[in-house]
Amino acid sequence: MRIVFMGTPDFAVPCLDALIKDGNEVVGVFTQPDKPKGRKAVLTPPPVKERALQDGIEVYQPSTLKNGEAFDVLKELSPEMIVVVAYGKILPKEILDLPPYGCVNVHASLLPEYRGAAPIQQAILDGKTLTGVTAMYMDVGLDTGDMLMKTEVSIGENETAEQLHDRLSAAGAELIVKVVHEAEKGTLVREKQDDSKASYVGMLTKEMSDIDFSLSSHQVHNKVRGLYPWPGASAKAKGKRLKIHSTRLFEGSGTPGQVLSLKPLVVACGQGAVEICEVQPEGKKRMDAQSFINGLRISSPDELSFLV
RNA sequence: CGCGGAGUGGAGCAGUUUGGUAGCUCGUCGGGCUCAUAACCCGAAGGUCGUAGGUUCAAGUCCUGCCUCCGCAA
Repeated sequence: MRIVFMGTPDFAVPCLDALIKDGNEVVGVFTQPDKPKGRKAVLTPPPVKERALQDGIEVYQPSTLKNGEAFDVLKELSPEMIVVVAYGKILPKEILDLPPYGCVNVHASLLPEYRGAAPIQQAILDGKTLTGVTAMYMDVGLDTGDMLMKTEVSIGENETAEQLHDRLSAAGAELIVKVVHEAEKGTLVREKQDDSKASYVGMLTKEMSDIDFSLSSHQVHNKVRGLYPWPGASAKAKGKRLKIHSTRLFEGSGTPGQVLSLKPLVVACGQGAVEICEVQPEGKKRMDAQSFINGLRISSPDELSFLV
């Protein structure tokens, strides 16, 4: 299949990789422009660009698709199908209608649930035990097109968004290859999304990092693993912000935010308690909770507490 | 020049203000106690104090340059 691939972050890389290795003719890759990254604001190319360049595939990084230039480029490339995975831009209708096999998108949820920007994290935040990836034809709406194939993926009790992200990404890669094969055979079946069951998730922000210990231990735990590694969950203790990288559900109860024990480090929630396993104080590297306690020079749980 | 924190045995920290014997909580190793232990007791090893230079009788501590790590903001 003659394909143009559109994608940007790590999530999209396995899909591109799989399409290439499957022997498809990837004639061009669209990705977001290089962006400043990190403290030093170094201009960094998106992961998809780096992968594309490995195989010498032509890379296009338009700031917009709406002015017709992108359309002209695509017309020239004349792909049979456009595959879009976490590209981060809306495709205008003229582009959607261009390739004979259509524009296919891989989305990291079981649609119609979790349309939008952060489906992986939201599934964990909601305490779901099952999610997946969905391949669909794109239409003008946001993740509203007709579905083609799905792969279900279970979510582990302590699984982080990062781990789930990687597994969904791999599942998406297998899925898109299958979809291309089916498309070539003409055996794809489209299924309409049930809009009444649809839900949308917005982008993650730093504001959601604060942990509210008055919530249940499950909700706290879900927030920690669902927002890992970005934007991360954090609490306040000793007047300073403390990132909390990982937790485990733990037996115990007390007033929310109260430290129940130092070894292991257990904090009471509105219902139940969580063990805090890995933390990162402001200006410090990440460390296990025991190291954090060692450096505090305290011996009693009463000398430490978390703001709710 | 966006704001800020930090580099001290293997880990996390104190000590720097007021220069003068390398400290704390752990870990590791050896021994003891115990039915047993991640618990407790005794003992030991392990540190060019990020790096280069400067001041000084004397620098982890004071001065200057450099490197590295991290939080916030983008």
